[in-house]
Amino acid sequence: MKLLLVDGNSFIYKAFYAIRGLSNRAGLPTNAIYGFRNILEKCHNAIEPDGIVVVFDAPGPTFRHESYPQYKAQRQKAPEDLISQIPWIHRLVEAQGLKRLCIEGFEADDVIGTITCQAQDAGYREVYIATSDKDLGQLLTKPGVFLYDTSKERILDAAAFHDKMGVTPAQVIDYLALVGDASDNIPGVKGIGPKSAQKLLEQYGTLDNIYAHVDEISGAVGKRLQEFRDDAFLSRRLLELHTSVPLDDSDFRPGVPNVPELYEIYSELGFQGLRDKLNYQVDAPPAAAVATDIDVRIADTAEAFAELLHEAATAAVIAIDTETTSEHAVEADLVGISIAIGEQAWYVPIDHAHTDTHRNMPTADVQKLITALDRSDLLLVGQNIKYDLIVLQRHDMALPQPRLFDTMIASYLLDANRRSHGLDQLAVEFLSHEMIAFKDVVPKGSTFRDVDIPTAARYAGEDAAITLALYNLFAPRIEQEYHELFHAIEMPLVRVLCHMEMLGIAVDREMLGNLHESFTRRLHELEEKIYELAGEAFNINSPKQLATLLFEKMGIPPVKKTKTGYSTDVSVLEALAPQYEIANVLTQYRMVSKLLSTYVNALSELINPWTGRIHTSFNQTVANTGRLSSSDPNLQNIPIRTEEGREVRKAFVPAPGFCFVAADYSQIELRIAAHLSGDESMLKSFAEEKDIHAQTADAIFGSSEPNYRRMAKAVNFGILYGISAFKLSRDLGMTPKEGQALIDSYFLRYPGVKAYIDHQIAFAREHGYAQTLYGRRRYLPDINSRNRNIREAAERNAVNMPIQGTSADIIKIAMNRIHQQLAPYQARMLLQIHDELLFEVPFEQAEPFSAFLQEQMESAAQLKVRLTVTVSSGNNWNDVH
DNA sequence: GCATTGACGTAC
DNA sequence: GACGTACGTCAATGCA
Repeated sequence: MKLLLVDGNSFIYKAFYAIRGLSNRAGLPTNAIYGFRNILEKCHNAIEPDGIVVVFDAPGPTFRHESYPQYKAQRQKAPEDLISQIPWIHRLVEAQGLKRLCIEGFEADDVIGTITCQAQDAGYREVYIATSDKDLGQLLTKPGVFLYDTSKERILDAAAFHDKMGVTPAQVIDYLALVGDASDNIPGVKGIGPKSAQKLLEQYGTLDNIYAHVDEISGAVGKRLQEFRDDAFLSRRLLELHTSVPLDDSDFRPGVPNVPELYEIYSELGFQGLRDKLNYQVDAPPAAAVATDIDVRIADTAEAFAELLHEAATAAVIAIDTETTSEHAVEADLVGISIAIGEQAWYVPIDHAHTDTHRNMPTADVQKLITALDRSDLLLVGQNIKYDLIVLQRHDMALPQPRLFDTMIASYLLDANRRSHGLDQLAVEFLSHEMIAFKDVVPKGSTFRDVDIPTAARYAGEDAAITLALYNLFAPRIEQEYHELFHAIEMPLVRVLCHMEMLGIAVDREMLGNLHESFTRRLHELEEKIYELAGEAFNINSPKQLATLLFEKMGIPPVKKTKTGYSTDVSVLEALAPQYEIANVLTQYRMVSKLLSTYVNALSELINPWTGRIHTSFNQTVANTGRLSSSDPNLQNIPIRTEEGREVRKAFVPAPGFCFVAADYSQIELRIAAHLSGDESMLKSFAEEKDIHAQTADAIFGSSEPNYRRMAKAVNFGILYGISAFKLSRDLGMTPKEGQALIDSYFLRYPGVKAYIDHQIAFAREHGYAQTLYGRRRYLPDINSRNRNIREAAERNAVNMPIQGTSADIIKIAMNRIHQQLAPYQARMLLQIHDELLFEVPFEQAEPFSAFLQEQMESAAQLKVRLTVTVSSGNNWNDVH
């Protein structure tokens, strides 16, 4: 087994200076990326390793800076043209399926040294180090270690190295301690160059021995040695590798190249030749993906089950998947459980309809299995594990103990942009494995219960096995870059969301029934009126028919176009309203129709027959910024702005004996903007706890009277979203020129905000992503797009995502902390609506709980401005606002 | 017949 | 085209 360690940093520099004048059409320099890729390929082809790691320096200080503050001080900062290429190089390495290491506090050399020392234990007989720096020569003292010299394309062992350098590998550090290294600011002994150093080491062997005999050394050399003794020893200390860098990963086998990603990278960089060589059709699945059978044991005999129990009780990492009768966890019946441990997958049949060849395991046995899994020293892995936890808990098989690892959420953190984090897609992309299709196993009209047990085992076992394989792939990256976010925020939140979804929220059926009636009646009235004004009947719900009527039959001049015809949206109807009565009626019709179909009717149908409550599903991996989303039904967009809409809200009620307590962060996104930008005026406004929009109005208009406040509010929101003069002016009914003037005066009064926006865009351009205060990232591949619209959209994301995402991070932290401390209260968390939490609490606890809630939410993050939370209680969801 | 797309509107 | 993030409904269109 051969292991190849690539010293990424040395090659980035080498490539950058070796090739000149390469850039893509957007003007991004690409010379280092191109050169680096070639070097990487060259090493790989020359060595043909079984494992490969590409190691980079981590940004920020290292332990060397502590012992020697001037360390690398004189080294010039890397040129801007090089820095902008680094994120692309990292992305390219990952897309190639190679392990990329970058350990905070250590340099690439230390990491390479550490892995070299551990390689033999990991089963590698030969270690090849590809580098253009000579200090790694010191590692050649170990047997089975070689250097690869890319420029000469040859492998150096200790003897060859000695020939080339004139010193043995064991002497490299001492040699460099004498000679020094200007680029790393290793001082060395001034006045001693390579020749003297070689001669001294040949004669005395080591630096220590040289100094032991320093009195014997005559002339200038001796004098210099005496004079710079401290520098020599300090230099050596700096050169010594730290060979116990903490690494939590020893699997260096390369994965499969991510061809679509490579295609995208090469396209973006303008590497036409490389792209064409990929032989990849856009949107076609990679040809490499194959369906391979996974060995699954059916645990329905006493022996097999006993063995499974033993494994389940002792393994450290286990993947689990449940098979059920419904995709909705709150109403699904458990049919079977699959488990993957190490290389083995298991299937436990529980409630299959056909048992001719195998048997269903009795509940008591399944309980034993769950008990074996319910221990705090287990890492329980699952794909969308919230689903499995809910199903199991509903079958009296709660698993409160294990630490969790959700591969779907891991995929989301690693790249939120991914179109799907579904197991099928991840298997194809990361493992080149084509999964058995659910619809092939469960034909339409049947459920998993009807599937025969051997087929079920193949399907379910594959799910668990692939999930475990994805865990093996994702875990190192998660631990390295998203440890806190994953383990301190997202995984604990899974358990909170389980509780919320299982509990659901009550609605007043009767009230919904009444609303249905009154809205339906009103809709008919409006419909009649529209037909009358139109002079004919037509389908008002069809924008197409409506446009034909308004702009052709009635001859009303069109206001705005969509890509398929004339627009009839609310802004158009609003513009027509003063002149045409029908526009007014249509607006009302649209509102009532929306309330009826999307809310009143849909909500009634989603009341769970068993609990009598509505159980939404909170999705943790949909929103690109880190927000949650809610579906089936979406309870995050229940109306609040119009009177009629609030009627729907009133239908949400607490359980008998309980009241609602709601808490919402006031202006959290603007506060975060103030924190992130550090703008003094904005910070001051919040410090004074005054109306922020009025303050802004005062700042840019010199007055905070209502109309100015309204415009200031629009500007404040515009800032959060990446404003454009055009849209702002249209919203405020002014000319684009006036809109621009408004933005200009805003930035004049809030220069810190302007600087922040510019910085966010520059950061994204440089790193290829935007990030929140807690390190959540969103990659922005379009940030350098040549298409201005696409590029500007990415720039707005670069500004907005850190703000919206930090807000999402903070409320998630608050949810976790509150959940953990709920025990003294009988309060239940029901909903999260981005900056608001809704609870139901026994009446008598409303007050103490409200105080607790406010304190917890306000202290969830310590920013440069206070977070303030408004709490209120009431007997329906409308009452709490 | 079922799936996808577009227009629209609700929330934060 | 033209300010961010979602989800759901309906009609029209696309595909078998």
